[in-house]
Amino acid sequence: MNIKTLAKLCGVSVSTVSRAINGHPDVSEEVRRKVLETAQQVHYIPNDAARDLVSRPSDAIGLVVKGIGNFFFTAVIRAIEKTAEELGYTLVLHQINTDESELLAGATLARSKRLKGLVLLGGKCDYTAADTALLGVPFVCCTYRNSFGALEDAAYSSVTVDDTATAFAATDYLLRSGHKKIAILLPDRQDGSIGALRFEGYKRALTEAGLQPEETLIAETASYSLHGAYNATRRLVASGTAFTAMFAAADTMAVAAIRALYDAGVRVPQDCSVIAIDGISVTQYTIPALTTMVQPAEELGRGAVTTLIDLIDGRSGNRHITLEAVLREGESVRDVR
Amino acid sequence: MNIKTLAKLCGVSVSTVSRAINGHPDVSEEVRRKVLETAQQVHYIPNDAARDLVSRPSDAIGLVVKGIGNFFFTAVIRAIEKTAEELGYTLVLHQINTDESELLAGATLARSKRLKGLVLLGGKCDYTAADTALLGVPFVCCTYRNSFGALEDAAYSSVTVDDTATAFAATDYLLRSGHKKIAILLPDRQDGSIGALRFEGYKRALTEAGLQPEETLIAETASYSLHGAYNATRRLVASGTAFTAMFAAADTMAVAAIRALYDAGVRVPQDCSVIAIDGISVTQYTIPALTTMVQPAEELGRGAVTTLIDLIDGRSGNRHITLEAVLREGESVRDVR
DNA sequence: TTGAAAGCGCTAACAT
DNA sequence: ATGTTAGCGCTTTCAA
Repeated sequence: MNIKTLAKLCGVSVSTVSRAINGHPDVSEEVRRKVLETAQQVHYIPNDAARDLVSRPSDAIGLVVKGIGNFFFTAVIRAIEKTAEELGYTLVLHQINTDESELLAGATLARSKRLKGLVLLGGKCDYTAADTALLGVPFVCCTYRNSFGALEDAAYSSVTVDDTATAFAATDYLLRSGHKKIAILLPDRQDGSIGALRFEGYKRALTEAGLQPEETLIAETASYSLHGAYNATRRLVASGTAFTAMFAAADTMAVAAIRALYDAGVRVPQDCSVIAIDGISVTQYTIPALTTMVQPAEELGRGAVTTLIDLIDGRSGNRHITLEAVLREGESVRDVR
Repeated sequence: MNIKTLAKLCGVSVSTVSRAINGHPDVSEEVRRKVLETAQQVHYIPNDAARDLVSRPSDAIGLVVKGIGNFFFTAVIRAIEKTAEELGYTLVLHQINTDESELLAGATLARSKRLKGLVLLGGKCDYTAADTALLGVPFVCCTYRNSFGALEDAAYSSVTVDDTATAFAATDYLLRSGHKKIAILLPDRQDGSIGALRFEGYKRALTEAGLQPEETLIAETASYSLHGAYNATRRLVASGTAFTAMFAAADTMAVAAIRALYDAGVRVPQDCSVIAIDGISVTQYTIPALTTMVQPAEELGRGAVTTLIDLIDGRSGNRHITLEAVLREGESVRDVR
């Protein structure tokens, strides 16, 4: 069923049908009712492809999410959707795997959907100017910054927390609680991405406290999986290396780590303290409740969208918003001073 | 940048460019290289809308996910994506809120993306034949069945676990562990959906055991939120109604409930046992590990896609696959016999 | 091997 | 208030 057939069925022209369907004012009430009714009856649904092809870019922005299954992102996504809607924009969501290119996916999405701009949620930190030229529309990096690439600050926008500073704060909190042997649990210390930044913060905190980062206290898991975090923690304990605290790169990893410690007879927080970064909702309800650096998911999402729309409307140039992660004290860290 | 401009740039016709881009055989090697090279340079990306408009439906199937933030779904989605890819289909993912119509969203998606079929993940159980006619393509309901609608079995396909039977099994497990005062925690016992089915299973198990379902042991939360589950459980405990076990409609609700019990001084499983349905990965790692009826996420996803593709290829008619949820014994249920 | 041209379904001038 | 028509960017006959 297409607009032509529907027009014939109603005994009017295609433009009249188009007007009626799209709620334009210059259609008689009688005709409008008739068209709408018939459309309903014959299950007429406008073909978006044809619509997109002819009409001006709509007020639609795209969201490319890299890494399905990242629990932290769901809260950010919700905020992005909400803000976009409040500001009169439609959000087109697209998920990609961690091995796909968010730039290519974004460029394709922007073209095919005629988007006005893009929010990139989670991605690599190593773009070049040539890479981003691909996009063709304004874009905002959400939760990451181009720390390892050749891109100048003026050439893109971002909304993030300072990952290094947050990791520093987490580690520092453990140090100030009297811990000296602090293990770190993360996917990969040199992933050229967020993991690397958080590792840097951990290292710096130790160094500033006059401690040496120890190779044996670094547990890498290759991924953000629960399984990997559990096993890495078990191995760490089994290795016999002594530690009284652990910093996990993500809340979910911390949950698995706590369980691994528990299974190895190490009580949290009595025998070992655990801190993480993210602040997903479920870790408020676990036992023990997780002490973690809460990333402002709501603000990250809102900031990304408002920045993008300012960019689209030419109200401002590229900007970088840095937000603070705040400590949420749970029950997983013990003061040993 | 469009195909016309690119053609001009290369000094060939648009059709030649089209052939080169799409890998058709009848293009000289020289021209093909030139076109591909230029396309790269000028960041040419074909407009999908135009492409979709003119070409036959591609080998793409759509996935409409109702209820973002349902942790259980992420595992199913992964399986769906994987299976679709294995079988040579592209997956278009679309998320909608719980208050939106998956039928309308699916119909729109199918049209605009020229999809060959749809998987509906999570949805209402009360369609009519007129509703589904809207879709216009084969579809498979995943994780739910049309239990409350007027749709005949022959008119649609589904891949599910039997929710009533699973809830029955969960409740029965508590009964066989010697519990008599069993509370139930769920969003809404008459949501005309999965909640209602699970409530039915709970009720039936009690009745068959010669027990009367008690109004005061039914805690409704209106949503699947952690917060709601926590508060409802606190209220239940505060009401003074005695119970030694609780059946939660979802893993995440159980996590919040266990925390609520803990905060009220009720230990799990010593003072109160908890069982749930879902079997999401994280609840294997919580303390106590959750005893729950694990839904076969992988199989649900795989079954939905294979059924859909059989339908598309005309290899079979509508069918209904019922899978078994299996008990995963954790540490949250105590035998009191 | 290449080019010209006919649409795909729709919207938005421009006429009437 | 309604109809006519020119494209939107692309693929695909059909001719050359």
